[in-house]
Amino acid sequence: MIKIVVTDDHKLFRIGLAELLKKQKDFNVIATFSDGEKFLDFYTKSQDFDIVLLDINMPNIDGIEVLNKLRKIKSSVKPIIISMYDDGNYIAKCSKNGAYSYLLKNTDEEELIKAIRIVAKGKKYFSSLIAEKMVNFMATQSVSENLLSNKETEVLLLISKGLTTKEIATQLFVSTRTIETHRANILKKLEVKNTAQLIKKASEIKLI
Amino acid sequence: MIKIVVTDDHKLFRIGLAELLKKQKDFNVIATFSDGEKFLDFYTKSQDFDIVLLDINMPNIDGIEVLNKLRKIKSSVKPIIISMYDDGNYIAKCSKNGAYSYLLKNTDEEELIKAIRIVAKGKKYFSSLIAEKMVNFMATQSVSENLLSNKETEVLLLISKGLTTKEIATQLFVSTRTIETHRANILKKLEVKNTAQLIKKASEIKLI
DNA sequence: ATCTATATCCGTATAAATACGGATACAAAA
DNA sequence: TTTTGTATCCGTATTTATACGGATATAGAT
Repeated sequence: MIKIVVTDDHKLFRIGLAELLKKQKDFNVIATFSDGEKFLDFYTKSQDFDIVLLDINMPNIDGIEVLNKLRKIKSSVKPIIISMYDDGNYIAKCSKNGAYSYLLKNTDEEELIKAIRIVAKGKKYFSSLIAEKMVNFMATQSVSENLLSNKETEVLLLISKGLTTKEIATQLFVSTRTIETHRANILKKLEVKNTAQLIKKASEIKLI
Repeated sequence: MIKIVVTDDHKLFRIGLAELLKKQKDFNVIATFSDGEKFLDFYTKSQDFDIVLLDINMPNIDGIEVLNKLRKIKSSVKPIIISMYDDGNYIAKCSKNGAYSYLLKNTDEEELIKAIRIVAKGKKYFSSLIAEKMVNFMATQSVSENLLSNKETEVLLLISKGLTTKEIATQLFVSTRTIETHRANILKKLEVKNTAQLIKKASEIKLI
């Protein structure tokens, strides 16, 4: 029996997905969550499952952060990313952070089930399309991955959500000057001169 | 028996949704399609269904265009929009173009089923949250085909290129106050509060 | 053991954006 | 014809962002 947890902020999607998976006799969807934070809360209480299906774009704690945390604590739970974006940067990032598979939201049922069975056995599964995107990306611009520090990425995300420097500072429990410095460094690294260009560039290279 | 067609470009979503709906004895999901064009192709051959669940953002022909076409030919098929965006403009536009309901992708199963049953009887269904967003939007803005005026679009493009208000004013041979007013109006129309959110939203809804 | 990157903090100053007001001219739509 | 939307302009005030300068502590890499 393969025990599965689903985490996606779109309720209709995650319960639909759970419904799909339930059709497999040896699959057991034990819980679903609307964001990474709720999932991690659950995880601290119970690690009795094999696979977590994770969306990338979620409120509070996103899929990539979840991957990170699971990797850091050397969790035995195997994460599978289900994203709507077939972007090389995303794929590479997820793979690097310990994802066992990367599926698109428009893959079909058979591939999803196949991926889950493969991952449950401890093997990784990346379709040829996804693997190709990842390789292409890493060949050309592996630099962009560690362009920004973790903290800078965190700040960038909050900027993109429309928070002001002051609001970000409050939320991260640091002074506004610290955030201002982060902003300045982010602008410098992305070679832009203001917020508008920053957000545009960041979405172009799928940093947000 | 309520006959339903599902149209959404994310296969996992639409088959998951179909699976959910199949649990209702009196629901019959007769077909699913990946975009508006494929759905309309099918529609020309068969109109033997009651409800179509439509995503907005789809390749080729999007949900709003489908609404338009169905309305123009006075189709008896009742369209329900299922979108990830709770945007006032989207909601108002869909309502204006004949949607019987507007649901978010994170509504729950019960509400989806309730909406379908209500719509099947020929009534419209908009949750209080959605109705409120629509009313708020319509109170302040008129629902135009083009959300932004030509001038506003021009200004938005220059903002996204990183020009400051002063630079834009110089380039367009008008005063900075004029550009400031345009900026304020753009923010209002897109329901955002600052440049960061503006650029993010504008790229999300493909305005830039 | 030393160097480097990161994360944190501070001061001073200016530029820019946002939030309130309000107004006029013109063209298009109702 | 009246109303509505667009484009233009203005004042005042506050809040944010950006640009300089410089500093310390720590962890990781060489």
